[in-house]
Amino acid sequence: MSIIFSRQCEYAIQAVLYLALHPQNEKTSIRELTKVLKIPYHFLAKILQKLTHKGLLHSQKGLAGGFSLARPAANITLFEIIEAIDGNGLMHNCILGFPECSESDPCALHDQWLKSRDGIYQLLANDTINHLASRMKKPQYLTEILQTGCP
Amino acid sequence: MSIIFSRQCEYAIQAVLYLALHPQNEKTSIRELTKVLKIPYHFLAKILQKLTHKGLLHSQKGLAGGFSLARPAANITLFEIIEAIDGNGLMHNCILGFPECSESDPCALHDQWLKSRDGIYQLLANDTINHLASRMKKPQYLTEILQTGCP
DNA sequence: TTGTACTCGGATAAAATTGTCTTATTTTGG
DNA sequence: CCAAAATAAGACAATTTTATCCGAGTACAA
Repeated sequence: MSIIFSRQCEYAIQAVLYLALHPQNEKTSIRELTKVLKIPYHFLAKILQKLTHKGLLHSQKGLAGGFSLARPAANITLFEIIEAIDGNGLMHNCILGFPECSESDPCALHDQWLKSRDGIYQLLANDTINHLASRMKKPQYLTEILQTGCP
Repeated sequence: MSIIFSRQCEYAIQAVLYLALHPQNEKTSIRELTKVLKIPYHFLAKILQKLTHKGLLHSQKGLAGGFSLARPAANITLFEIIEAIDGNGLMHNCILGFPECSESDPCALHDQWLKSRDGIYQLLANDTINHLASRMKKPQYLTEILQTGCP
């Protein structure tokens, strides 16, 4: 489990990155995603549903159905995925957990954390999914694709 | 719950900061800490025990017992507290959750995350508890002390 | 010495997160 | 039309995190 995101969120990111490696009109089934990404089937299904409801993915029922990006990958940021799954706590919560921490009543780390947080935000919001996907040199699921020959 | 730390860790930080506001030879009871910081009694007790075992705190049993810093506050960093409670995942885990992510097999965010991570590390490791405590302008528990008059 | 106020540590409960199962519904192709 | 393969969705189980309880030990003071 990473520190910043929930596991759901990690799975969501991995799935979207995988979808971004395919043509937008191509459907990818949950089965394929879970097999390649090693994610529990029904857990991922729920995550994909959530992303669909938030408008990030498009789903198609029935034979030869599956999921695809609802928008071009050049138009989706990591931050959108995170916000869709984990909400916007990362940008709002006090790093020390003081509920009353705010601009007018800051904790001891408030200003410094703001800087680090903005750096993370830039990291997550300024890079689109297609850039990220193209930079994936050889994560596990890419090698898998190369081995089987069939995405 | 903050994003970066577990709740245990937040409580630990708050408690240590509170202790740092008192003379090092002065004992503070769990009861006082939980009352002022609004933390569940037995939960905090366990956290303080953990910090004691890690050598950050000193505990004194018996009547008029309590907890105090094991070292001068000028000698303790936030990062030590976090490491003691949450371990060192923050500095080691892949931000996207890929288990195989490493220098030689990096994920798409690896290098950029390293920069942000180091910024967070500087934030947590370069500032000592006494500096932090002195910067606490008026978090909840400080106003409480001022109101009751008795720390 | 004895009572009291405290920590210690194990057991347990509650809540949140993660993972599993089962049934329905939708779509396509034969 | 019907069977196969896919998503949709609710119920349930396991795990992890958070919180509570209780008996025991310890040190001080009257």
